[in-house]
Amino acid sequence: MQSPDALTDLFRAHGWKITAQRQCIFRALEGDETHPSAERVFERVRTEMPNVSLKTVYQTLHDLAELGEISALDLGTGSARFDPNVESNHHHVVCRSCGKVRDVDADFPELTVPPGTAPGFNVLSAEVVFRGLCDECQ
Amino acid sequence: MQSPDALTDLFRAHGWKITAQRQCIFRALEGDETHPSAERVFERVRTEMPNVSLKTVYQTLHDLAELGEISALDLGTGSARFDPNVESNHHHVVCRSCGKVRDVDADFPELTVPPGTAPGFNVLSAEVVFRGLCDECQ
DNA sequence: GCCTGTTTGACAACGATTGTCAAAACCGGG
DNA sequence: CCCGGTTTTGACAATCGTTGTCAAACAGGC
Repeated sequence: MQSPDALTDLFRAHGWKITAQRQCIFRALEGDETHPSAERVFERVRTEMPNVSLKTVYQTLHDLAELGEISALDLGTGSARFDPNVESNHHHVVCRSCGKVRDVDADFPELTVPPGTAPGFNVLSAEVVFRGLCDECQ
Repeated sequence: MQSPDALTDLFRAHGWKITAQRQCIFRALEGDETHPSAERVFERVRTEMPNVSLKTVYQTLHDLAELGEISALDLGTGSARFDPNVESNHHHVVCRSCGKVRDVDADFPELTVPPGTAPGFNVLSAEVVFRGLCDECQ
């Protein structure tokens, strides 16, 4: 994800209006490596702007995902998780107990479907999810 | 997953009662490689027993998962998918368009978290999800 | 500053799943 | 074979995460 200022320009370039709420969401996401849920982003934004609606947060997260500035992950934790790290090719480790998510900066080039095992499928990507227990939950 | 008869014995051994509905669900799952959702199992069971409730299907699927006879998968398709194949270590390929799921019978022994990339995590498993388009959706 | 169209945010709706609870079914004992 | 005590069933409502609705408020260009 780019800086809040760059995102502001990007939104403007798409003809989308710049609102204080959106910029606040940009700032809340900047440098966040905790893979927050929409609800979590909502809470953080609310500390600065107490009357932002959850809908606005969802909308903006969706907009950012559409622009490719963040990615929305379904990691089986019950809610979607948002990841501002879209530059580096990476995978994820998820805590089975508390749902904590961290990046796993590794590439697995050998990760391909053996010929014949997925007949008819045109495979486009491979995601690895490591599961275990985080330091606090062990 | 074992045969419906073996599952019947297993349920009895756990002191759980044997009902026509449960046995019908056993039969519906036996040999099913389509990774059906609960709703899909429900539909199939309904063709034989028109007044089974969705709750019963969810309950029985949960019971079977607790016994380790099937596994519940969250593959980002919106609903949980159930897999009677728990004997072989395998992964999955998911159609981005229609949500079709197929097994990928491959083991990736080199799939480990590089040291230092997940500090504090005790990693217990690794799942690979391949995504792409199935024959019907291309 | 004003006008137009977009965004906001309170509210209800949605799909997947789970809780509630009376009525019905299972199984062991007679 | 039947009965009683649990367990299960299934209609219904509730829950959670997320999205739709729509009037009121706002951003940005004139």
